[in-house]
Order: sequence, then C-alpha cells, then structure tokens
Amino acid sequence: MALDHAILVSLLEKPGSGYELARRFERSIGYFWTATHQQIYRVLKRMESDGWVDVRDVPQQGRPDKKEYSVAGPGRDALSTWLHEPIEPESVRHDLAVKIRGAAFDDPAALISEVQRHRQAHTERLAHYLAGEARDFGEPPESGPLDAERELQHAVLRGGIAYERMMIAWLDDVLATLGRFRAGQ
Amino acid sequence: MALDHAILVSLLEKPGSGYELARRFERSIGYFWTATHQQIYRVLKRMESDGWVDVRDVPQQGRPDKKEYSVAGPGRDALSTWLHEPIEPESVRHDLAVKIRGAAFDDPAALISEVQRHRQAHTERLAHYLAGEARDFGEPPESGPLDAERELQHAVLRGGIAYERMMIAWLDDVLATLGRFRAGQ
DNA sequence: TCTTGCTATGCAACGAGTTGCATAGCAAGA
DNA sequence: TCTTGCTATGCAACTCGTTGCATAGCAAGA
Repeated sequence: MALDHAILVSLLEKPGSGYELARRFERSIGYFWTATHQQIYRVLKRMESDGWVDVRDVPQQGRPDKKEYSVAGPGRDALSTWLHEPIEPESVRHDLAVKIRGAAFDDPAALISEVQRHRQAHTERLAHYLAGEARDFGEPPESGPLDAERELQHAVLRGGIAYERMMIAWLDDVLATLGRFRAGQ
Repeated sequence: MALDHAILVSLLEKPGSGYELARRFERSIGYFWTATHQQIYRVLKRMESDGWVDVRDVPQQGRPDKKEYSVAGPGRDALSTWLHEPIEPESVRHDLAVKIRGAAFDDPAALISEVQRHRQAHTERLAHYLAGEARDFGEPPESGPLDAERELQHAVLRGGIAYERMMIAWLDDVLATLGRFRAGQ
C-alpha cells in the first residue's frame, strides 16, 4: 500500500489539494508512480480520518475552492516506520513482452508498428524528463549545504531517464528481431 | 487483463497444469510477468468455461493427478485479437523510488542497507537470466529456418537482462548519492 | 445565451490482485 | 509412526485499482 506513502512524500515536499496531487502524479511523480484522482481522493479521505493529514479549506478566486492537505505528526510517523521496513524488489509486468512472445503464434511483422508506437512514447517521456532535469537541476545549487530533498529527487529522475534510455535501446533490439521475420520465413 | 493473454501464450509454448504455469511464472515468464497460483487457477477456470482452453485429466504416478490445459480455437482467436489491438505503454510503480524521495524527510543514510539489498537482488536476477541465456540460447540453432518462438523469447530475455543491468547501475548511482549524506550534512 | 474547457471533488460498481486457509496424494527420513 | 516437504487444486475474504458517471464554480468565446 505504497500509494499512501507516495502521497505523504509528495505532501511533505509541498502541501496541496487532491487535484494538485493528481497533476503531480501525471508529471514529476509520474516517473515512479501513477494514480488517478479517484484513488487519491479516497486515500486522502482515509488518511484524514486516521489523523495522518490535516485539511484546510482554501478559498480561491476565479476558480472553485480547494482543500489543502498537509502531513500531520502521525502521518510523518507512519512514513518513517515504512521507510525503515524492508520492501521486496517489485515484480514486473510488461504487456508488451507478452505480445512479443505471443507474436510467434501470430504474425511477428504485424507487431512492428505497435513496437514503434511504444518506442515513440518512450522517446517522448525521455525528452520530457531531460527537459525537467535541465530546468530543475541544470545549474548547481547556491553552494549551500547538501540539499537532501533536491539531490534525492534528482537521483530518482536519473532513474527515470536511465529506464527510458534502456527501453528505447531494447525496443530497437526488438524491432531488429521482428524485422528479420518480415522478409524471411 | 493481460494475465489471460500471458497464460495463453505460455500454454501455446507448452500445454501444462495450473501448478506448472505457476512455476513458469516464477521462472522464465517471471522476467516480464508475475502471478500467484490463485490467480492462475481462477483464470484457467474462467477460460475453460468460456471455451478458450481444453482440459485433459492426466494421471501421474508418484504424485497427484493433474489437469493439463491447452489452448482451444476461441482462445487462439482471443489472443490474436488482443495482439492486433494497441496497448498503452505501461505505467511504472517503484516503491523504492518513493522511499528514496521520502528519505529526504527522514535519515538518508538509513536507506543505504535497503538499497544494497535491492542491488543484491537485482544482481542475482541478472545472474539467473544470464545463466538461462547461456543455457537456452548459447549455441545457434541448427541452421534451419528462422524460429520465431525462439528468437522472440530471446529478445524478451535480453530485455530482462537490460533491465537488471540498468537497475544495478542506477542503484550504484543512488548509493553514491546517499553516501554523500553519511559524512556530510 | 450556449457551449467548451479547466478546476475541483466525489459516488458506485466492477475487476484485478493478495493473503490466509484448507485439502489431498505421495515420498523420504527421523 | 510422525513429521517434513513437494506436488496439485481450490475457497473466501479482503484490498487495491479502474471506469463511468455526477456535480459544481468560473472563464472565454461563438
């Protein structure tokens, strides 16, 4: 149930509403976690009733009011507890890999355009991450003490970048493999 | 609902029982999909009642009897239909990345041993995959026509290998970053 | 005025995945 | 004989995640 913890971390980085969290999960947090607004609202409600977060009604002008959530003591404790527990290396689920092995029993060449679509999506994500890296981590911080929040955010972003690069290289490999069945066989 | 399709692909590669499928999902299929025996039995039962798979009771000696499943016509059709549908590039969920960003609000150095554990697990998986590659794809096939099943299985395995290598490199990067907070700050 | 679109929150139903437990055959060794 | 351990299948309950829908404020433009 790490969605709870992902939300807590995001709220520690910056308090915000459910709607704002949902948009963060589409952007910066999106390279290591995804969630819909439904999940987020449901979890926020539960964490509120458990005293993990505080709520504050924030009137806005030009747009509907919002509820701003911030992490309360028990929420911080729950996060800390979780941080000190070991977790299992997560299991992978790649639909595309199922398709690739399944293509052997259908038409391998028919999969080429699908793999190209995925390659394109990963290329776009990589460009998005690289733009974010240049924007947020392009110049060194003002020679102050080590900023853990900034450094660790950057480390996670580098993970997203490495993942996308790996995927693009692998999909090129797959395309080359599929290409051999187009003319041959 | 790609578990259905993952099972169909596995049964096309080789018919087998629910128990055997569960073990394949711990091994070769495990590098792109995971499933417990509960999920597998449930899906097999549904696919059987939908006519996607055929069942055959197989008496065994020295161990309990088993039900051997194989793909029937409608199952093959369902797989083919799915193969020709576009799917979305899957979303990622990395608990460890949540922990890394969360560590900024706790003790970054305390995360080092956890990251090392994960690095160890990925190193073991990589060794497992490389051993499988040497065993199953070490020597070229007997100069026959291109074997799509074999080539595509190998391409997917190369993806697993690339993933583990990327993870190990990234975890080293993370460890270096965390190390800077041990003495400093 | 009406529609479109973004912000903002939420319910209800369903489907997928996890966990704990139960049963049973058979082999091997203490 | 009793326990341990692997093969083999399955139920029930629960949690998590997805999808469709609903409501509402407000701005901008047709």
